[in-house]
Amino acid sequence: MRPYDERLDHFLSRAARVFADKGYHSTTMRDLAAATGMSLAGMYYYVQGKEELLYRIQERCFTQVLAGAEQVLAGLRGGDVDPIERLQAFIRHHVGFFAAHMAEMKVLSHEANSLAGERQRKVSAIKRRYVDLLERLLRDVAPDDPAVERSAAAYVLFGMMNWIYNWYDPAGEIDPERLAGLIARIFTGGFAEARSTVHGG
Amino acid sequence: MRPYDERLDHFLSRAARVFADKGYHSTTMRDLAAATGMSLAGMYYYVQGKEELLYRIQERCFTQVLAGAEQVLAGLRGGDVDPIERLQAFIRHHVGFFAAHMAEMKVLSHEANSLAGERQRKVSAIKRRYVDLLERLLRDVAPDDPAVERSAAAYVLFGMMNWIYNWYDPAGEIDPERLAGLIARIFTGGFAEARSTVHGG
DNA sequence: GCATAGTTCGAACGATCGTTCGAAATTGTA
DNA sequence: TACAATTTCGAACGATCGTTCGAACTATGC
Repeated sequence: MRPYDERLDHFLSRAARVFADKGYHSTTMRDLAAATGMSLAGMYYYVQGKEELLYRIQERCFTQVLAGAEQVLAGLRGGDVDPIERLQAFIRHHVGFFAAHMAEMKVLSHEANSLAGERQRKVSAIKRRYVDLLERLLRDVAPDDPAVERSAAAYVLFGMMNWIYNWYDPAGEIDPERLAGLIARIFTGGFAEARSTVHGG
Repeated sequence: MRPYDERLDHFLSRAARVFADKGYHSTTMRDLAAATGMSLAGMYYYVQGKEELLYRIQERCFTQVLAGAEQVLAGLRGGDVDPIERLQAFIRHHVGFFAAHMAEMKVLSHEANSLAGERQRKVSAIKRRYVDLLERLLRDVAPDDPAVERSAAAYVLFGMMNWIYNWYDPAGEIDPERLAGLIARIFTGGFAEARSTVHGG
């Protein structure tokens, strides 16, 4: 990896932490300069501007989550694996990644609408693929559910997982794996329960 | 109600919608002037400044949710009502209120850290009472759960409910009551499942 | 009609923001 | 060492922000 790319990566990570702490709009380029040790003008050698910086952070992080999830599920391919098990693997990966990359994921979750135009569209495209992935998993778990309800259930699950940036401390009493297990059990248990309640049984 | 208070209320509601649409920091006082029909300087007759405006919106809305929840539960008091039923009533009220006051609740959920100092503290105090209320309900449902896990479960539930500002359209295919039912079934079903999985049975 | 309190607003201020630019410093190559 | 490419940065610009101020307008009581 070229030294330029390494410095850019380091810059993105530092910036993500500041964005996560103070929020994107409240963070000034001067804050970022102070946090990264670069000069105010120096940052513009690596990034076109503040909004492109946010975009790079979001794009990089989202691509990693998506690729990671696809890779995890690729190891559990085929009809021989329980659909619920695949769903739980997805949840575990998402929560685990979230806990391991708190700053970036908070920026991804909280600043989802801080981009505009082309950049907004590109990030939304990745998001769509990720949501589709989860919806396919839910379809395998509950093939008879109406699509609307399945879609709503997907967003409810994302709510459980993405909200954690508001309260969760990965270094606290609950380690990431335990949290992932808790969320996975709550959702899969309740999702099955909801089905049996609504669709007979 | 004095005309002054009515105009203030109307002002807060209009401002909440703009904050919900564009975000607090991206909204300028000039945007609010245009959206409310008032002049730029005229708004300062009703509000000390931009941050106090956000505080008034959050404080008013949060007080309403808390009071509403307490009132709903007051109608289900005593040991004669199933704890799960009381929990479901809480969920139904929260989701219903959210759907009926989308703008304010989005501002409440998304701009939770946009206040500082005394105002931040006052809103946090109300939030604490509200979280405590839910945790007591969960304690009645699962008395043997460790407090940490119960607290985490509470935040997981809030995640399911508060995330909806990111995707839910109250005028869409899923009406608020159906969404509330879906969330209530997912959580209560899964919460019970999680308990039986973790604590034997 | 007059005085008082309540309400609105045009115009401007100071502060801070993101960004730019050309020069300086550093690194790589012979 | 000499030269070119890459990388850094001090200083400043124009724009926009939240807020202020005093004057002007309106409603109310006498």
